[in-house]
Amino acid sequence: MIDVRRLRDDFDAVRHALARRGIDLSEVDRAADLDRRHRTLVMRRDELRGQKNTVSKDIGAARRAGEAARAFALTAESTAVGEELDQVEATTVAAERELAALLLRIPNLPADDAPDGASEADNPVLRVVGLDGADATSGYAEHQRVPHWEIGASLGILDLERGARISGSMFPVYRGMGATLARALCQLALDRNADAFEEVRPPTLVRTATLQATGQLPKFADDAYHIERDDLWLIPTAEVPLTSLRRNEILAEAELPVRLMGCTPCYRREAGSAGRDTRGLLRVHEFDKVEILAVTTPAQAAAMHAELLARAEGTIAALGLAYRIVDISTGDLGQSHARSFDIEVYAPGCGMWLEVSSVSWFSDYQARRANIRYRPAAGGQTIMCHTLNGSALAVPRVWAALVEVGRQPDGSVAFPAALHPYLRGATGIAARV
RNA sequence: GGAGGGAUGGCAGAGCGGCCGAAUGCGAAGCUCUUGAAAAGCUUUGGGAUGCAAGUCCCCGUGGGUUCAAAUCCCACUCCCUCCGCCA
Repeated sequence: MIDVRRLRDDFDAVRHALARRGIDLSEVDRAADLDRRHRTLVMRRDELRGQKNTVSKDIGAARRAGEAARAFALTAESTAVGEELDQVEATTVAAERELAALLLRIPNLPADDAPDGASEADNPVLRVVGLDGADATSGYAEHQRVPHWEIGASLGILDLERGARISGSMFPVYRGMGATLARALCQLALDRNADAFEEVRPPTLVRTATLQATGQLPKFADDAYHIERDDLWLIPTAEVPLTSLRRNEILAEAELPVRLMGCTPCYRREAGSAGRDTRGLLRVHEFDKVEILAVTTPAQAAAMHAELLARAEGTIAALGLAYRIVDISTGDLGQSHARSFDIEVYAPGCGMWLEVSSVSWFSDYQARRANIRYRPAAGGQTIMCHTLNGSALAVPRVWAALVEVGRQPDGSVAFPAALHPYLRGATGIAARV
């Protein structure tokens, strides 16, 4: 969440920054009002508490001195103060809860250099790599223009019908080399980042508080799977447990940046996107993803953001896929994001750019929710950390693009050399006779 | 699932209604001594709210309650340990 103190001291700037997102600002105004009211109440409450503390101490002293009459009079005084205190206390708590709930819903301030825009349509494309000047529509041969769901079915590596039988639509089954390929992609992504990131295998069912720390709750409850009986949520991304790994901790500056990576299944209800881009592997409820994540000082954040992007980009490039980097505009930025870059690969069979990675900087928005701070090496007050993360590789769409791009004139599929070490000696999939 | 025991500062650990934001030890930082180091001695050393500051207020797993007063008593929850049961 955003810093209340900034809301207080720098209200116009906060309001202006949030306006760039194109959101309704009435909640922001209401939060500022509530904060003022809350602080007034706190001052009155603490004053009353102080009175009561003093009187209570005097009672103890009087008792010990054997002055029963004085103790009795003081007790009456304390009770009177207590009655007013109870009232003030109740109002204060109510204001505090209301403010806290409101703050959880206010999105992060976009970074100054995030491009302005109202929607996805306004996201500038920073660069296109791998088409060598060719247009995406003309850069591929006819045999590559077969969608992956058709290739997958004919080669027996993707079984959507039986997935639907087991779990419903948008739950794909990978088979044979298709399953091997899915696993190979994860292994490749982990290996490419193991030089600097600690591999973590976290739980994929988490508590409500964990999902709140990263910003998915309370606003996006409908997008996540929830297990009522145990009150646990299925993670939509490894970002959720990895960010909470250091929750409520004060880190030493020397520990930063903390670099973590994890390969986990990800679960998404896709409640709001029924019917949109749902063919094949374009949108699925369960998929594997390798996430890379960092906790940094504010000063380290910009360089880390660039590094995460370079790493995610490097893996896509190593797979020989054409891709473009999109700078997410303020109107399309996720609620917790300050700045975000998407990597989109071109899938010639679908004829679409597919978002395969989102590399984001959260400033201190998540860290404040998760209460992750650090103590500066020079000493002094603790400071909120910054968090960043990106998909090092999300399986389904990369799988789809690879199968489409790799399709040969005879219907077989060839895989890039970077994957060969992970395919048990195979370099592709033969066409079926 | 059942029965017990526990949760206190960076760590260990005392306190079990007021004199406790909290003894003591270890660790860490600074100073003295020393050519330097070790040893020894002295000092400092949790987080947060508010305030220019002095200060005031809150935090002893979390949330409620009892009391003039709660780390301390009561209730619920979470987590850890031991035992029994069940089970991949």
